[in-house]
Amino acid sequence: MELNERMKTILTAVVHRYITTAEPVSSGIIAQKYNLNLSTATIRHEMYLLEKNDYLWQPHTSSGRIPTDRGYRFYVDNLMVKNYLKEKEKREIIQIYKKSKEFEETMRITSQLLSNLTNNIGVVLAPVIYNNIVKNIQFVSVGNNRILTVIVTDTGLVCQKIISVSGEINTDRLSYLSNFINSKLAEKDINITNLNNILMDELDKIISFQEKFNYIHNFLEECFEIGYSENKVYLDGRINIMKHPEFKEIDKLNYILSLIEEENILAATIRGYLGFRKTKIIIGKESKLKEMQNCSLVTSEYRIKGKSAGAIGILGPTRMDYPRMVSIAEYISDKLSEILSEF
Amino acid sequence: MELNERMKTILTAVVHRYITTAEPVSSGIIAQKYNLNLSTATIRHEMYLLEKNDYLWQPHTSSGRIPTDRGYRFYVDNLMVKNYLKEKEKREIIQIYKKSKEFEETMRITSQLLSNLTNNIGVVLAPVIYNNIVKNIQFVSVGNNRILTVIVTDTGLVCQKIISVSGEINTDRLSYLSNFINSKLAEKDINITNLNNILMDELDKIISFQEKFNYIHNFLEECFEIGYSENKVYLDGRINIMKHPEFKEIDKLNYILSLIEEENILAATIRGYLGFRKTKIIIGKESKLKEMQNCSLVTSEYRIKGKSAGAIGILGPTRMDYPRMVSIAEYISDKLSEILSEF
DNA sequence: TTTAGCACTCTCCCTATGAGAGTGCTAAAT
DNA sequence: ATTTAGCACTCTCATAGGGAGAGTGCTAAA
Repeated sequence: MELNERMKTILTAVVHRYITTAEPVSSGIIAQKYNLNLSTATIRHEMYLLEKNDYLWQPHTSSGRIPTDRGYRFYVDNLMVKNYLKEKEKREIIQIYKKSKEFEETMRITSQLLSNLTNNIGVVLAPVIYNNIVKNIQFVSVGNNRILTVIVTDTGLVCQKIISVSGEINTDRLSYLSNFINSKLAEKDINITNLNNILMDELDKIISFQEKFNYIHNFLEECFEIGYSENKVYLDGRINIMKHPEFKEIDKLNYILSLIEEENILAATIRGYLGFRKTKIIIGKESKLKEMQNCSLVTSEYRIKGKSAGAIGILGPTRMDYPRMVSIAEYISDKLSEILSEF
Repeated sequence: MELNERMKTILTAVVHRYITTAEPVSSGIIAQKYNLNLSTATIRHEMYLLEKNDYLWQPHTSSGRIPTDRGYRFYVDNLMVKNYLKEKEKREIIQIYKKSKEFEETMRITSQLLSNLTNNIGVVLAPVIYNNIVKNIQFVSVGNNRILTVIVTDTGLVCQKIISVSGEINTDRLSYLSNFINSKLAEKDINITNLNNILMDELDKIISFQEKFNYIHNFLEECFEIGYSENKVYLDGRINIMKHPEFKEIDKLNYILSLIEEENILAATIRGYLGFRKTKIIIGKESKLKEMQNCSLVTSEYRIKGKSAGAIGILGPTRMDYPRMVSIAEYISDKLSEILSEF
């Protein structure tokens, strides 16, 4: 069924009203607060039709209406008007970002910003690096048979990992290795994902007659695992969700808290929605995760030097101010892209 | 007032019973489950005295008794019997630790172990390094005018920080710097706290006529800030606390959740209790933090190569199984000390 | 000093009741 | 053909009352 203009207006009104009050919306309130010049009876009738088509629902027979997931979806796709941030807010955000010169801190600040601006949970996925081209590899001996491997990629990201080796690797051999590797890197664009295979092949050719230490193999294999490791998640604003009336009941709170506890699951979910469009909105049951039934997630991708790197997310109740969430997500992800590209 | 033996027995019984059931303990239950060969009336009388002395309290006139903070404190100091872990549990813990070869992962595993074993919140403070002696400093150029500074300490800890420099620092100059610094380090034991001052003095002597680049100063100052930075906190088991009936009411949950949200505050609190005794127990209002009113905290120090390094903590409701919490905290901190000393 | 007995208190659960909010439906008005 | 006024109906929520049950405090007897 196609919604007529009046139904769209009423659906929009219900969504807006419900987002601000968290109470079921009655026909009377709509007639009173949104000047549609219609009687409550007429509005009631339209609401009845909207309910029949699964855009609205009632908690009980004689109560007002609440948008369904489908109602929110229709609103988000067809009715909502972007609500750009005020200049003042933008300036404040820039100001806060200026405090940080470090990568880690920038990530932390981003998740804090998200949670503070939205009163929801802010999530930031650290940049993925497996598609980055390796510019440079260096080895630093840090004692006790441990080597710190430092990989620098084309987008300027630095990955570090400490590797324990069984035997002793002396400095000469390490610098020989790093010179060799870096000379190979200069010849072609190797990304972190296939770094391992390509370099191993090359190494095999020379190591076979140069020296027979197996542990160099193992050592390098460990080094190059860097790219595969799960990426860090920065999460802030857990208490924010307790402010929302929908989580007053301990069971619903439990659901969302268990979602947050398992940061990896949340991260994988967000990562799963990456690509295609910059910003995505996942509403309630649209997610396969049962813990997300009562939640919506707004994600937005960020880029480093034009290359897709990671994503930020806003997690809150389905009853969220979508226009504002989207504006914030997009503004923050743009700013983050800029900042990380400058590093 | 001095407690007589019978009062101690009854207090112990009340604590044990309340810890397992979370319900006010009646005189009847004590008479029935703990064979004291006393009538309920006698027990009732003793409980009345215990209440008068603030070891027990009643939620309302005609209900059973609950231990007060003071009651728990007396129990913990005088009555409780350590409850060592079973060999099987110890083996499982060792098994889990074996999976990890990395520092970060070891920390994460520790907080997970704490939360899983105790059904409470597990906290691990990363080692502090300001009192460590600096063995070695190395600089790695990572492009875009950024230098990765790596400091290795006597206890084998590795601190890293990426510094942005305004001008370009070439490789020769960097290696000159690091050679110079490391030669100075070899002469005396310098810990991270006074690293800055001592080295700056030395540098001033030579830099003044060698070269006049101010940014080297700034650069080094930034490098040596590593030691002062707040230490990381690893936290696990947030949902665990929702299982406890004392947090069924959303307000009390709010308190403790806000405590967890501010990891730094929790970390500072734990750090404040460090020293003197290996293991400490803080019960309810004994803490100055109002968020901790309904919680207890068990902390235990760990060491790296004999040197006090950090602490682990268990955070849960005041109604916790103290003997078990203490045993777990001590066992885990010992194991962690061993593992980190081997790194 | 300990205990049996009993009145008393408080919670918890169930039920009833009435007010209030909001709907669905129908018949009249536009 | 739409829209609206009117009204009966439904459901929630807050309040009060009453009875059962748990547990205490007190007193007098053992």
